[in-house]
Amino acid sequence: MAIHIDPSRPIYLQIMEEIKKRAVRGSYLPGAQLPSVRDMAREMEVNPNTVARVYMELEREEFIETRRGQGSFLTADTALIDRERTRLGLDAAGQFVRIIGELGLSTEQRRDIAARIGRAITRHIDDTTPSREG
Amino acid sequence: MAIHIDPSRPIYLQIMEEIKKRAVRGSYLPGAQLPSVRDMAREMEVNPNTVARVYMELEREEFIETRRGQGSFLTADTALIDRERTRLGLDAAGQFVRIIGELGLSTEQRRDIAARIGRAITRHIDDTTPSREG
Amino acid sequence: MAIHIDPSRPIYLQIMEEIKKRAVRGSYLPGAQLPSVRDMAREMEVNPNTVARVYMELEREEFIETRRGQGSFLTADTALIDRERTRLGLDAAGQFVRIIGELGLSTEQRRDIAARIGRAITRHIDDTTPSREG
Amino acid sequence: MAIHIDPSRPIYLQIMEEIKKRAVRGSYLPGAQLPSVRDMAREMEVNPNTVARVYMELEREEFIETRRGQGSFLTADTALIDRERTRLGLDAAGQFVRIIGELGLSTEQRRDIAARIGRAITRHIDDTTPSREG
DNA sequence: GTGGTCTAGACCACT
DNA sequence: GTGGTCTAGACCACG
Repeated sequence: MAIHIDPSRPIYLQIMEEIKKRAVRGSYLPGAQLPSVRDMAREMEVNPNTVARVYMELEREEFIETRRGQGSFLTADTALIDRERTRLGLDAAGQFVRIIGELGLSTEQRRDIAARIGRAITRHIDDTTPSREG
Repeated sequence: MAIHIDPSRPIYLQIMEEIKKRAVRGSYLPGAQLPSVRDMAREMEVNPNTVARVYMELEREEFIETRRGQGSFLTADTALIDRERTRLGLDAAGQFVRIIGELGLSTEQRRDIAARIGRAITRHIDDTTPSREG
Repeated sequence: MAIHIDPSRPIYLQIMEEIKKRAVRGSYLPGAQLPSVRDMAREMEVNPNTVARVYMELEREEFIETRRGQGSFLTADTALIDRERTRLGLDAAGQFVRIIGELGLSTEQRRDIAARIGRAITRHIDDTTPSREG
Repeated sequence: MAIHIDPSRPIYLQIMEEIKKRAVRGSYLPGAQLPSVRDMAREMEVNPNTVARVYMELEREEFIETRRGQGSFLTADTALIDRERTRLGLDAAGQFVRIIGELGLSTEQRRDIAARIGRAITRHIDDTTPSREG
Protein backbone atom coordinates (compact mmCIF):
# COMPACT_ATOMS: atom_id res chain seq x y z
CA MET A 1 0.00 0.00 0.00
CA ALA A 2 1.41 3.37 -1.02
CA ILE A 3 1.28 6.19 1.51
CA HIS A 4 -0.63 9.27 0.57
CA ILE A 5 1.78 11.62 -1.13
CA ASP A 6 1.33 15.36 -1.11
CA PRO A 7 2.91 16.55 -4.36
CA SER A 8 3.69 19.95 -2.93
CA ARG A 9 6.36 18.63 -0.53
CA PRO A 10 9.46 16.78 -1.74
CA ILE A 11 8.49 13.16 -2.07
CA TYR A 12 11.76 11.90 -0.61
CA LEU A 13 11.11 13.86 2.62
CA GLN A 14 7.65 12.36 2.91
CA ILE A 15 9.02 8.87 2.49
CA MET A 16 11.76 9.54 5.08
CA GLU A 17 9.07 10.61 7.54
CA GLU A 18 7.02 7.54 6.77
CA ILE A 19 9.92 5.20 7.43
CA LYS A 20 10.74 6.97 10.68
CA LYS A 21 7.11 6.65 11.77
CA ARG A 22 7.19 2.95 11.06
CA ALA A 23 10.35 2.53 13.07
CA VAL A 24 8.91 4.52 15.94
CA ARG A 25 5.67 2.56 15.90
CA GLY A 26 7.56 -0.68 15.80
CA SER A 27 6.43 -1.67 12.33
CA TYR A 28 10.14 -1.93 11.61
CA LEU A 29 12.09 -3.41 14.52
CA PRO A 30 15.49 -2.11 15.71
CA GLY A 31 18.26 -3.73 13.67
CA ALA A 32 15.86 -5.42 11.28
CA GLN A 33 16.28 -5.43 7.53
CA LEU A 34 14.27 -2.90 5.54
CA PRO A 35 12.62 -3.67 2.19
CA SER A 36 15.04 -3.37 -0.70
CA VAL A 37 15.15 -0.12 -2.64
CA ARG A 38 13.22 -1.74 -5.44
CA ASP A 39 10.55 -3.24 -3.16
CA MET A 40 10.11 -0.01 -1.25
CA ALA A 41 9.83 1.88 -4.54
CA ARG A 42 7.12 -0.50 -5.69
CA GLU A 43 5.29 -0.17 -2.39
CA MET A 44 5.45 3.62 -2.40
CA GLU A 45 4.83 3.79 -6.14
CA VAL A 46 7.77 6.06 -6.75
CA ASN A 47 10.98 5.82 -8.72
CA PRO A 48 13.69 3.61 -7.16
CA ASN A 49 16.11 6.52 -7.42
CA THR A 50 13.89 8.42 -5.01
CA VAL A 51 14.05 5.60 -2.48
CA ALA A 52 17.81 5.38 -2.98
CA ARG A 53 18.08 9.01 -1.99
CA VAL A 54 15.85 8.40 1.03
CA TYR A 55 18.06 5.56 2.22
CA MET A 56 21.15 7.69 1.67
CA GLU A 57 19.77 10.51 3.80
CA LEU A 58 18.64 8.13 6.53
CA GLU A 59 22.10 6.58 6.44
CA ARG A 60 23.64 10.02 6.89
CA GLU A 61 21.44 10.54 9.97
CA GLU A 62 22.57 7.08 11.13
CA PHE A 63 18.92 6.14 11.32
CA ILE A 64 19.58 3.19 9.06
CA GLU A 65 22.72 1.32 8.05
CA THR A 66 23.39 0.02 4.57
CA ARG A 67 25.66 -3.00 4.07
CA ARG A 68 26.93 -3.56 0.56
CA GLY A 69 25.44 -6.68 -0.94
CA GLN A 70 23.19 -7.35 2.06
CA GLY A 71 20.66 -4.55 2.17
CA SER A 72 19.60 -1.79 4.52
CA PHE A 73 18.90 -2.22 8.22
CA LEU A 74 17.17 -0.06 10.77
CA THR A 75 19.54 1.21 13.45
CA ALA A 76 19.72 -0.97 16.55
CA ASP A 77 20.25 2.18 18.62
CA THR A 78 16.96 2.35 20.50
CA ALA A 79 17.90 5.67 22.07
CA LEU A 80 18.04 7.20 18.61
CA ILE A 81 14.63 5.76 17.73
CA ASP A 82 13.34 7.00 21.03
CA ARG A 83 14.55 10.54 20.30
CA GLU A 84 12.71 10.36 17.00
CA ARG A 85 9.61 9.16 18.82
CA THR A 86 9.80 12.13 21.17
CA ARG A 87 10.32 14.53 18.29
CA LEU A 88 7.23 13.20 16.47
CA GLY A 89 5.21 13.44 19.66
CA LEU A 90 6.28 17.02 20.30
CA ASP A 91 5.64 17.93 16.66
CA ALA A 92 2.11 16.60 16.89
CA ALA A 93 1.60 18.38 20.20
CA GLY A 94 2.89 21.66 18.83
CA GLN A 95 0.67 21.48 15.80
CA PHE A 96 -2.32 20.59 17.95
CA VAL A 97 -1.68 23.47 20.35
CA ARG A 98 -1.36 25.87 17.43
CA ILE A 99 -4.71 24.80 15.98
CA ILE A 100 -6.46 25.01 19.34
CA GLY A 101 -4.96 28.44 19.91
CA GLU A 102 -6.43 29.70 16.63
CA LEU A 103 -9.96 28.52 17.34
CA GLY A 104 -10.84 31.19 19.89
CA LEU A 105 -12.22 28.61 22.33
CA SER A 106 -13.43 29.70 25.75
CA THR A 107 -11.33 28.92 28.83
CA GLU A 108 -13.86 26.29 29.76
CA GLN A 109 -13.76 24.63 26.35
CA ARG A 110 -9.96 24.54 26.38
CA ARG A 111 -9.92 23.10 29.88
CA ASP A 112 -12.39 20.44 28.80
CA ILE A 113 -10.34 19.46 25.80
CA ALA A 114 -7.15 19.32 27.87
CA ALA A 115 -8.89 16.97 30.28
CA ARG A 116 -10.11 14.72 27.46
CA ILE A 117 -6.64 14.64 25.96
CA GLY A 118 -5.13 13.77 29.32
CA ARG A 119 -7.51 10.90 29.88
CA ALA A 120 -7.14 9.66 26.33
CA ILE A 121 -3.39 9.52 25.98
CA THR A 122 -2.58 8.31 29.48
CA ARG A 123 -4.98 5.40 29.03
CA HIS A 124 -4.23 4.63 25.41
CA ILE A 125 -7.91 5.17 24.82
CA ASP A 126 -9.30 7.85 22.62
CA ASP A 127 -12.27 9.28 24.51
CA THR A 128 -12.70 12.20 22.17
CA THR A 129 -14.68 9.90 19.94
CA PRO A 130 -17.47 7.60 21.10
CA SER A 131 -16.18 4.26 22.36
CA ARG A 132 -17.58 1.39 24.34
CA GLU A 133 -15.17 1.87 27.23
CA GLY A 134 -16.44 1.08 30.76
CA MET B 1 -3.65 34.22 -0.79
CA ALA B 2 -4.72 30.79 -1.87
CA ILE B 3 -4.96 28.07 0.76
CA HIS B 4 -2.90 24.97 0.32
CA ILE B 5 -5.01 22.48 -1.57
CA ASP B 6 -4.64 18.73 -1.24
CA PRO B 7 -5.55 17.35 -4.66
CA SER B 8 -6.72 14.07 -3.18
CA ARG B 9 -9.73 15.56 -1.38
CA PRO B 10 -12.44 17.41 -3.28
CA ILE B 11 -11.46 21.05 -3.53
CA TYR B 12 -14.95 22.23 -2.65
CA LEU B 13 -14.79 20.40 0.68
CA GLN B 14 -11.42 21.92 1.49
CA ILE B 15 -12.69 25.40 0.71
CA MET B 16 -15.76 24.77 2.85
CA GLU B 17 -13.47 23.82 5.74
CA GLU B 18 -11.28 26.85 5.16
CA ILE B 19 -14.25 29.21 5.29
CA LYS B 20 -15.50 27.57 8.46
CA LYS B 21 -12.07 27.92 10.02
CA ARG B 22 -12.00 31.59 9.16
CA ALA B 23 -15.43 32.09 10.68
CA VAL B 24 -14.39 30.22 13.79
CA ARG B 25 -11.16 32.19 14.12
CA GLY B 26 -13.03 35.43 13.66
CA SER B 27 -11.44 36.27 10.30
CA TYR B 28 -15.01 36.49 9.05
CA LEU B 29 -17.36 38.10 11.55
CA PRO B 30 -20.90 36.85 12.25
CA GLY B 31 -23.33 38.38 9.79
CA ALA B 32 -20.58 39.95 7.69
CA GLN B 33 -20.49 39.76 3.91
CA LEU B 34 -18.21 37.14 2.42
CA PRO B 35 -16.14 37.73 -0.71
CA SER B 36 -18.25 37.31 -3.83
CA VAL B 37 -18.13 33.99 -5.62
CA ARG B 38 -15.84 35.47 -8.22
CA ASP B 39 -13.51 37.13 -5.72
CA MET B 40 -13.25 34.01 -3.59
CA ALA B 41 -12.53 32.01 -6.74
CA ARG B 42 -9.69 34.38 -7.59
CA GLU B 43 -8.33 34.19 -4.06
CA MET B 44 -8.47 30.40 -3.92
CA GLU B 45 -7.32 30.10 -7.52
CA VAL B 46 -10.19 27.84 -8.50
CA ASN B 47 -13.07 28.08 -10.92
CA PRO B 48 -16.01 30.25 -9.83
CA ASN B 49 -18.32 27.26 -10.27
CA THR B 50 -16.41 25.46 -7.56
CA VAL B 51 -16.91 28.34 -5.15
CA ALA B 52 -20.57 28.52 -6.19
CA ARG B 53 -20.91 24.92 -5.08
CA VAL B 54 -19.13 25.72 -1.81
CA TYR B 55 -21.51 28.57 -1.09
CA MET B 56 -24.48 26.41 -2.02
CA GLU B 57 -23.44 23.69 0.42
CA LEU B 58 -22.71 26.18 3.18
CA GLU B 59 -26.10 27.75 2.55
CA ARG B 60 -27.73 24.35 2.94
CA GLU B 61 -25.98 23.94 6.29
CA GLU B 62 -27.22 27.44 7.15
CA PHE B 63 -23.64 28.42 7.82
CA ILE B 64 -23.97 31.27 5.36
CA GLU B 65 -26.95 33.09 3.95
CA THR B 66 -27.17 34.10 0.31
CA ARG B 67 -29.21 37.06 -0.87
CA ARG B 68 -29.77 37.07 -4.60
CA GLY B 69 -28.13 40.06 -6.20
CA GLN B 70 -26.54 41.17 -2.96
CA GLY B 71 -24.00 38.57 -1.97
CA SER B 72 -23.34 35.94 0.66
CA PHE B 73 -23.17 36.57 4.37
CA LEU B 74 -21.83 34.58 7.27
CA THR B 75 -24.57 33.42 9.62
CA ALA B 76 -25.17 35.76 12.55
CA ASP B 77 -26.00 32.69 14.66
CA THR B 78 -23.00 32.60 16.97
CA ALA B 79 -24.19 29.35 18.56
CA LEU B 80 -23.83 27.67 15.18
CA ILE B 81 -20.34 29.05 14.76
CA ASP B 82 -19.53 27.93 18.26
CA ARG B 83 -20.64 24.40 17.49
CA GLU B 84 -18.31 24.44 14.52
CA ARG B 85 -15.51 25.70 16.75
CA THR B 86 -16.06 22.81 19.14
CA ARG B 87 -16.14 20.34 16.28
CA LEU B 88 -12.83 21.59 14.91
CA GLY B 89 -11.31 21.42 18.39
CA LEU B 90 -12.46 17.85 18.95
CA ASP B 91 -11.31 16.86 15.47
CA ALA B 92 -7.83 18.20 16.17
CA ALA B 93 -7.80 16.49 19.56
CA GLY B 94 -8.88 13.18 18.07
CA GLN B 95 -6.24 13.33 15.37
CA PHE B 96 -3.58 14.23 17.92
CA VAL B 97 -4.55 11.37 20.21
CA ARG B 98 -4.44 8.97 17.28
CA ILE B 99 -0.91 10.01 16.34
CA ILE B 100 0.29 9.84 19.92
CA GLY B 101 -1.27 6.42 20.31
CA GLU B 102 0.70 5.12 17.34
CA LEU B 103 4.09 6.29 18.58
CA GLY B 104 4.56 3.64 21.24
CA LEU B 105 5.50 6.19 23.89
CA SER B 106 6.14 5.10 27.48
CA THR B 107 3.55 5.84 30.17
CA GLU B 108 5.87 8.51 31.52
CA GLN B 109 6.30 10.19 28.15
CA ARG B 110 2.58 10.23 27.56
CA ARG B 111 1.95 11.67 31.00
CA ASP B 112 4.54 14.36 30.31
CA ILE B 113 2.97 15.29 26.97
CA ALA B 114 -0.49 15.43 28.49
CA ALA B 115 0.80 17.82 31.14
CA ARG B 116 2.49 20.05 28.56
CA ILE B 117 -0.65 20.10 26.46
CA GLY B 118 -2.72 21.01 29.47
CA ARG B 119 -0.48 23.89 30.39
CA ALA B 120 -0.19 25.09 26.83
CA ILE B 121 -3.81 25.23 25.85
CA THR B 122 -5.19 26.50 29.13
CA ARG B 123 -2.65 29.33 29.19
CA HIS B 124 -2.65 30.18 25.50
CA ILE B 125 1.10 29.64 25.58
CA ASP B 126 2.83 27.08 23.42
CA ASP B 127 5.56 25.43 25.52
CA THR B 128 5.68 22.31 23.45
CA THR B 129 7.96 23.40 20.65
CA PRO B 130 10.80 20.91 20.35
CA SER B 131 13.76 21.54 22.62
CA ARG B 132 17.00 19.71 23.27
CA GLU B 133 16.15 18.86 26.90
CA GLY B 134 16.54 15.34 28.37
CA MET C 1 -46.91 42.23 -17.09
CA ALA C 2 -46.32 39.64 -19.76
CA ILE C 3 -47.84 36.21 -19.27
CA HIS C 4 -45.50 33.29 -19.14
CA ILE C 5 -45.08 31.99 -22.65
CA ASP C 6 -44.25 28.40 -23.42
CA PRO C 7 -42.32 28.55 -26.69
CA SER C 8 -43.35 25.03 -27.65
CA ARG C 9 -47.05 25.89 -28.17
CA PRO C 10 -48.06 28.46 -30.76
CA ILE C 11 -47.86 31.82 -29.07
CA TYR C 12 -51.08 33.06 -30.61
CA LEU C 13 -52.99 30.17 -29.04
CA GLN C 14 -51.54 30.92 -25.64
CA ILE C 15 -52.54 34.56 -25.92
CA MET C 16 -56.04 33.59 -27.03
CA GLU C 17 -56.37 31.43 -23.94
CA GLU C 18 -55.08 34.21 -21.75
CA ILE C 19 -57.63 36.68 -23.08
CA LYS C 20 -60.44 34.17 -22.62
CA LYS C 21 -59.34 33.56 -19.04
CA ARG C 22 -59.41 37.26 -18.35
CA ALA C 23 -62.89 37.57 -19.80
CA VAL C 24 -64.10 34.61 -17.78
CA ARG C 25 -62.52 35.92 -14.56
CA GLY C 26 -64.07 39.32 -15.18
CA SER C 27 -60.73 41.08 -15.72
CA TYR C 28 -62.27 42.17 -19.02
CA LEU C 29 -65.98 42.99 -18.70
CA PRO C 30 -68.64 41.97 -21.27
CA GLY C 31 -68.81 44.55 -24.06
CA ALA C 32 -65.77 46.47 -22.80
CA GLN C 33 -62.97 47.66 -25.03
CA LEU C 34 -59.82 45.54 -25.13
CA PRO C 35 -56.31 46.98 -25.26
CA SER C 36 -55.26 47.96 -28.78
CA VAL C 37 -53.24 45.49 -30.80
CA ARG C 38 -50.13 47.55 -30.16
CA ASP C 39 -50.75 47.83 -26.41
CA MET C 40 -51.52 44.16 -26.03
CA ALA C 41 -48.38 43.31 -28.02
CA ARG C 42 -46.32 45.47 -25.70
CA GLU C 43 -47.93 43.88 -22.65
CA MET C 44 -47.41 40.35 -23.91
CA GLU C 45 -44.00 41.19 -25.33
CA VAL C 46 -44.79 39.72 -28.70
CA ASN C 47 -45.00 41.03 -32.21
CA PRO C 48 -48.14 43.10 -32.97
CA ASN C 49 -48.83 40.83 -35.96
CA THR C 50 -49.23 37.96 -33.50
CA VAL C 51 -51.82 39.89 -31.53
CA ALA C 52 -53.56 40.87 -34.74
CA ARG C 53 -53.93 37.19 -35.56
CA VAL C 54 -55.23 36.52 -32.05
CA TYR C 55 -57.90 39.19 -32.41
CA MET C 56 -58.83 37.84 -35.84
CA GLU C 57 -59.35 34.32 -34.49
CA LEU C 58 -61.31 35.58 -31.49
CA GLU C 59 -63.43 37.62 -33.89
CA ARG C 60 -64.09 34.48 -35.93
CA GLU C 61 -65.29 32.74 -32.74
CA GLU C 62 -67.43 35.83 -32.06
CA PHE C 63 -65.67 36.07 -28.70
CA ILE C 64 -64.68 39.63 -29.52
CA GLU C 65 -65.92 42.19 -32.01
CA THR C 66 -63.67 44.55 -33.93
CA ARG C 67 -65.02 47.89 -35.13
CA ARG C 68 -62.99 49.66 -37.81
CA GLY C 69 -61.40 52.79 -36.42
CA GLN C 70 -62.66 52.19 -32.91
CA GLY C 71 -60.91 49.13 -31.56
CA SER C 72 -61.82 45.65 -30.31
CA PHE C 73 -64.48 44.84 -27.78
CA LEU C 74 -65.25 41.79 -25.73
CA THR C 75 -68.56 40.17 -26.68
CA ALA C 76 -71.50 41.34 -24.64
CA ASP C 77 -73.00 37.85 -24.98
CA THR C 78 -72.65 36.59 -21.41
CA ALA C 79 -73.91 33.15 -22.38
CA LEU C 80 -70.93 32.77 -24.68
CA ILE C 81 -68.54 33.83 -21.92
CA ASP C 82 -70.30 31.45 -19.61
CA ARG C 83 -69.80 28.56 -22.00
CA GLU C 84 -66.12 29.41 -22.12
CA ARG C 85 -66.06 29.48 -18.32
CA THR C 86 -67.59 26.02 -18.21
CA ARG C 87 -65.14 24.75 -20.78
CA LEU C 88 -62.16 26.03 -18.78
CA GLY C 89 -63.58 24.51 -15.62
CA LEU C 90 -64.08 21.13 -17.25
CA ASP C 91 -60.64 21.29 -18.81
CA ALA C 92 -59.07 21.88 -15.41
CA ALA C 93 -61.19 19.12 -13.90
CA GLY C 94 -60.23 16.69 -16.66
CA GLN C 95 -56.57 17.43 -16.27
CA PHE C 96 -56.80 17.09 -12.51
CA VAL C 97 -58.60 13.76 -12.74
CA ARG C 98 -56.02 12.50 -15.19
CA ILE C 99 -53.15 13.39 -12.84
CA ILE C 100 -54.87 11.84 -9.84
CA GLY C 101 -55.57 8.71 -11.84
CA GLU C 102 -51.89 8.33 -12.67
CA LEU C 103 -50.69 8.59 -9.09
CA GLY C 104 -51.79 5.17 -7.96
CA LEU C 105 -53.47 6.55 -4.84
CA SER C 106 -55.39 4.26 -2.51
CA THR C 107 -59.20 4.36 -2.47
CA GLU C 108 -59.01 6.12 0.87
CA GLN C 109 -56.56 8.75 -0.36
CA ARG C 110 -58.72 9.47 -3.39
CA ARG C 111 -61.85 9.73 -1.27
CA ASP C 112 -60.04 12.15 1.05
CA ILE C 113 -58.92 14.35 -1.81
CA ALA C 114 -62.39 14.36 -3.34
CA ALA C 115 -63.80 15.52 -0.03
CA ARG C 116 -61.23 18.30 0.27
CA ILE C 117 -61.96 19.42 -3.26
CA GLY C 118 -65.67 19.45 -2.59
CA ARG C 119 -65.30 21.56 0.52
CA ALA C 120 -62.81 23.89 -1.14
CA ILE C 121 -64.62 24.76 -4.32
CA THR C 122 -68.13 24.94 -2.92
CA ARG C 123 -66.96 27.42 -0.30
CA HIS C 124 -64.54 29.40 -2.42
CA ILE C 125 -61.92 28.45 0.14
CA ASP C 126 -58.89 26.37 -0.64
CA ASP C 127 -58.52 24.01 2.30
CA THR C 128 -55.85 21.95 0.64
CA THR C 129 -53.32 24.48 1.80
CA PRO C 130 -53.10 25.91 5.31
CA SER C 131 -55.36 28.92 5.81
CA ARG C 132 -56.63 30.96 8.72
CA GLU C 133 -60.25 30.00 8.07
CA GLY C 134 -62.60 29.67 11.09
CA MET D 1 -38.75 10.70 -25.21
CA ALA D 2 -37.88 14.00 -23.61
CA ILE D 3 -40.34 15.51 -21.17
CA HIS D 4 -41.76 18.91 -21.95
CA ILE D 5 -39.48 21.47 -20.36
CA ASP D 6 -40.61 24.88 -19.20
CA PRO D 7 -37.58 27.11 -19.73
CA SER D 8 -38.61 29.45 -16.93
CA ARG D 9 -38.15 26.93 -14.12
CA PRO D 10 -34.75 25.38 -13.49
CA ILE D 11 -34.43 22.30 -15.63
CA TYR D 12 -32.95 20.26 -12.83
CA LEU D 13 -36.05 20.86 -10.67
CA GLN D 14 -38.34 19.80 -13.49
CA ILE D 15 -36.36 16.62 -14.04
CA MET D 16 -36.46 15.91 -10.31
CA GLU D 17 -40.23 16.24 -10.42
CA GLU D 18 -40.47 14.04 -13.49
CA ILE D 19 -38.46 11.27 -11.82
CA LYS D 20 -40.59 11.50 -8.71
CA LYS D 21 -43.73 11.28 -10.82
CA ARG D 22 -42.41 8.18 -12.53
CA ALA D 23 -41.59 6.59 -9.21
CA VAL D 24 -45.03 7.44 -7.88
CA ARG D 25 -46.77 6.09 -10.98
CA GLY D 26 -44.73 2.93 -10.80
CA SER D 27 -42.80 3.57 -14.02
CA TYR D 28 -39.73 3.15 -11.84
CA LEU D 29 -40.12 0.40 -9.26
CA PRO D 30 -38.90 0.67 -5.65
CA GLY D 31 -35.26 -0.34 -5.43
CA ALA D 32 -34.84 -0.60 -9.20
CA GLN D 33 -31.90 0.89 -11.07
CA LEU D 34 -32.47 4.22 -12.75
CA PRO D 35 -31.05 5.10 -16.16
CA SER D 36 -27.41 6.17 -15.86
CA VAL D 37 -26.64 9.86 -15.71
CA ARG D 38 -25.58 9.79 -19.34
CA ASP D 39 -28.62 7.84 -20.53
CA MET D 40 -31.04 10.04 -18.63
CA ALA D 41 -29.29 13.09 -20.07
CA ARG D 42 -29.78 11.72 -23.58
CA GLU D 43 -33.44 10.92 -22.86
CA MET D 44 -34.14 14.35 -21.39
CA GLU D 45 -31.98 16.07 -23.99
CA VAL D 46 -29.96 17.96 -21.40
CA ASN D 47 -26.33 18.04 -20.37
CA PRO D 48 -25.15 15.12 -18.20
CA ASN D 49 -24.03 17.61 -15.54
CA THR D 50 -27.62 18.70 -15.15
CA VAL D 51 -28.74 15.13 -14.53
CA ALA D 52 -25.80 14.67 -12.17
CA ARG D 53 -27.15 17.54 -10.13
CA VAL D 54 -30.64 16.03 -10.22
CA TYR D 55 -29.35 12.71 -8.92
CA MET D 56 -27.28 14.48 -6.26
CA GLU D 57 -30.33 16.35 -4.98
CA LEU D 58 -32.53 13.24 -5.06
CA GLU D 59 -29.80 11.39 -3.18
CA ARG D 60 -29.79 14.10 -0.55
CA GLU D 61 -33.54 13.67 -0.15
CA GLU D 62 -32.91 9.92 0.09
CA PHE D 63 -35.31 9.46 -2.78
CA ILE D 64 -32.63 7.60 -4.69
CA GLU D 65 -29.45 5.85 -3.62
CA THR D 66 -26.25 6.09 -5.57
CA ARG D 67 -23.61 3.38 -5.52
CA ARG D 68 -20.29 4.48 -6.90
CA GLY D 69 -19.38 2.60 -10.04
CA GLN D 70 -22.72 0.79 -10.10
CA GLY D 71 -25.41 3.32 -10.77
CA SER D 72 -28.37 4.99 -9.09
CA PHE D 73 -31.33 3.18 -7.62
CA LEU D 74 -34.78 4.29 -6.59
CA THR D 75 -35.31 4.05 -2.85
CA ALA D 76 -36.91 0.82 -1.70
CA ASP D 77 -38.68 2.80 1.03
CA THR D 78 -42.26 2.63 -0.18
CA ALA D 79 -43.44 4.91 2.63
CA LEU D 80 -41.23 7.66 1.25
CA ILE D 81 -42.63 7.14 -2.23
CA ASP D 82 -46.12 7.16 -0.77
CA ARG D 83 -45.49 10.50 0.90
CA GLU D 84 -44.42 11.87 -2.45
CA ARG D 85 -47.57 10.46 -4.03
CA THR D 86 -49.69 12.27 -1.45
CA ARG D 87 -47.78 15.50 -1.99
CA LEU D 88 -48.32 15.36 -5.74
CA GLY D 89 -52.00 14.66 -5.21
CA LEU D 90 -52.43 17.62 -2.88
CA ASP D 91 -50.43 19.84 -5.22
CA ALA D 92 -52.69 18.97 -8.13
CA ALA D 93 -55.75 19.52 -5.96
CA GLY D 94 -54.51 22.91 -4.79
CA GLN D 95 -53.77 24.03 -8.33
CA PHE D 96 -57.14 22.84 -9.53
CA VAL D 97 -58.96 24.64 -6.75
CA ARG D 98 -57.06 27.83 -7.55
CA ILE D 99 -58.06 27.72 -11.21
CA ILE D 100 -61.68 26.98 -10.37
CA GLY D 101 -61.69 29.82 -7.87
CA GLU D 102 -60.59 32.27 -10.55
CA LEU D 103 -63.28 31.34 -13.06
CA GLY D 104 -66.16 33.12 -11.34
CA LEU D 105 -68.41 30.05 -11.58
CA SER D 106 -71.85 30.07 -10.00
CA THR D 107 -72.49 28.11 -6.83
CA GLU D 108 -74.43 25.58 -8.87
CA GLN D 109 -71.65 25.12 -11.41
CA ARG D 110 -69.08 24.62 -8.67
CA ARG D 111 -71.29 22.08 -6.92
CA ASP D 112 -71.70 20.23 -10.19
CA ILE D 113 -67.96 20.12 -10.82
CA ALA D 114 -67.26 18.93 -7.29
CA ALA D 115 -69.73 16.10 -7.80
CA ARG D 116 -68.18 15.11 -11.13
CA ILE D 117 -64.72 15.17 -9.60
CA GLY D 118 -65.87 13.04 -6.71
CA ARG D 119 -67.40 10.43 -8.99
CA ALA D 120 -64.42 10.47 -11.31
CA ILE D 121 -61.59 10.03 -8.87
CA THR D 122 -63.31 7.59 -6.56
CA ARG D 123 -64.24 5.36 -9.50
CA HIS D 124 -61.09 5.69 -11.53
CA ILE D 125 -63.27 6.83 -14.38
CA ASP D 126 -62.94 10.20 -16.04
CA ASP D 127 -66.45 11.52 -16.75
CA THR D 128 -65.35 15.13 -16.89
CA THR D 129 -64.06 15.32 -20.42
CA PRO D 130 -65.74 18.28 -22.14
CA SER D 131 -69.08 17.58 -23.68
CA ARG D 132 -71.66 19.73 -25.41
CA GLU D 133 -74.23 19.37 -22.64
CA GLY D 134 -76.09 22.35 -21.15
C1' DG E 1 -22.51 44.30 -9.52
C1' DT E 2 -24.52 39.71 -7.32
C1' DG E 3 -25.62 34.57 -7.33
C1' DG E 4 -28.11 30.72 -10.25
C1' DT E 5 -28.22 27.75 -14.02
C1' DC E 6 -26.65 25.36 -18.03
C1' DT E 7 -23.52 23.49 -21.49
C1' DA E 8 -19.28 21.39 -23.13
C1' DG E 9 -15.76 18.60 -22.31
C1' DA E 10 -12.16 16.83 -19.37
C1' DC E 11 -10.11 13.66 -15.88
C1' DC E 12 -10.63 10.80 -11.87
C1' DA E 13 -11.88 6.65 -8.86
C1' DC E 14 -14.43 2.68 -8.47
C1' DT E 15 -16.15 -2.10 -10.17
C1' DG F 1 -19.18 0.87 -17.69
C1' DT F 2 -20.58 3.94 -13.41
C1' DG F 3 -20.87 8.50 -10.72
C1' DG F 4 -17.84 12.61 -8.83
C1' DT F 5 -15.30 16.60 -9.58
C1' DC F 6 -13.40 20.44 -12.01
C1' DT F 7 -12.72 23.93 -15.58
C1' DA F 8 -14.21 27.21 -19.08
C1' DG F 9 -17.39 30.13 -20.59
C1' DA F 10 -22.14 31.45 -21.42
C1' DC F 11 -26.67 33.55 -20.26
C1' DC F 12 -30.11 34.77 -16.91
C1' DA F 13 -32.66 37.25 -12.98
C1' DC F 14 -32.23 40.27 -9.30
C1' DG F 15 -31.13 44.82 -7.27
